[in-house]
Amino acid sequence: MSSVARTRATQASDTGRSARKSEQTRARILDAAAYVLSRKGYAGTRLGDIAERAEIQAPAIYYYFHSREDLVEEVMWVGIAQMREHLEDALKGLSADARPMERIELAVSEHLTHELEISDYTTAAIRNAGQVPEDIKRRYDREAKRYGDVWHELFEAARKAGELRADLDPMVARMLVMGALSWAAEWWNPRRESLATVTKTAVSFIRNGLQAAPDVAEGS
Amino acid sequence: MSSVARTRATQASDTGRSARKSEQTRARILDAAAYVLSRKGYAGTRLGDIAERAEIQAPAIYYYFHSREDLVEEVMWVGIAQMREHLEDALKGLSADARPMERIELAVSEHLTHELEISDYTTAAIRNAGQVPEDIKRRYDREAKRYGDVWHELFEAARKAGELRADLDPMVARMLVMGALSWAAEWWNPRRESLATVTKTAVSFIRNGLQAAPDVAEGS
DNA sequence: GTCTATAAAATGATAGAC
DNA sequence: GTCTATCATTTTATAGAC
Repeated sequence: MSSVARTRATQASDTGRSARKSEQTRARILDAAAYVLSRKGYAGTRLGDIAERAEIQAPAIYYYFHSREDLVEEVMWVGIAQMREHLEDALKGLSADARPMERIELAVSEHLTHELEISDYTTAAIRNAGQVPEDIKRRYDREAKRYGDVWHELFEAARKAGELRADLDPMVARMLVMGALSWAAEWWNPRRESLATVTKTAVSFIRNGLQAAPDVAEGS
Repeated sequence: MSSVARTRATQASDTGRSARKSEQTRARILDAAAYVLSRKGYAGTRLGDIAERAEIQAPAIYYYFHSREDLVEEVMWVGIAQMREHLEDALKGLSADARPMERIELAVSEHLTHELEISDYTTAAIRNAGQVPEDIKRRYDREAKRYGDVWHELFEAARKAGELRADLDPMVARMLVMGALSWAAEWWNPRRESLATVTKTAVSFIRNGLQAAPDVAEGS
């Protein structure tokens, strides 16, 4: 659907002159690859299927990507990298005196919104992270760790502020939260429940699950 | 590691005489297939790799399974079927007057314990559910639905008893919980945190996330 | 930039010996 | 029950025309 992958797709041209169409084709290939990768898996991703969806012939892919591996690597990478950028931008928008739990709530809602918007990239990464070759995995893991670090800081701040219940192992709690969120792309059906319903329920469930105080009275 | 898959592995013999060794070989192939499938994905699962791990030659697989597809289908199927059996057995062990939330707590803990014990089958199913061919997916979905139904009833009972917070969409809350649990097999490292730490944190996080009353005072 | 033609490599499945 | 030998098919990647 949407043509994501601006992040790196841009470096295709060196002149910066009129590479518009070229960039578009590159982005179309990347989107097609995410689509196929999420549905067929790493080993099942055929260049022919990607080409068909991108409406080109398979060998044309080699004009934009050095190899099948390179293309897959970029799909895995770009999804999570953009997720982190999106989250960091959103957090910057919060007022400086926002409480740690407020920041976590925003992160939950922003993660879900973005994830479900680029769901092909999300499910491609989720389903294939444990199946891609070492080279690809290394680069993906590095990026996934950067994203995990953002969440780690959110949880650390909450813990220090005494907003995390004491009987929770912070690391385990964080992984449970991230799992609940990541998994949403696997089951969410927009025709069954709205995105708003999903985020509202997730925010409430997670806040109450983590929160030390049962229900602090503070409206404004 | 463990040789799971007794469920169907048993129907291999019709005489029931001395099929012990045969059953063992069949179970070894199934375990090996779960191992490879979880790491290489559906399309990347080579009969040669399965055979190597099962310590036989590839063509021997055809003595026990009609095709590569049949073998994969059984791996996908047996993991979730056993998970449901395990959960139903555990729930039967609860006293009849257990409160709905107590039943959910037991389900959380039993799901995690069993899932992490047969993690090859679990990750194989999770990672490949969206990637296998239609035939396999149909049968898997039917079994997954049966498992989901067990959880659905647990949540329905809690809702009717007023133990679920009103601002939660029950369906969404259930999927968030199941996602958090399913995902555990992807990140859990027994050398980093004990299984007890994981289940304890998960039970607490989920109970507080779902529970209507902030903290009802009732010890015994 | 994109296509057609093709070379080279890998794998599922069967045949048939033991 | 399990193995060796083999066929048919599929797919990545390159060469080279346009």
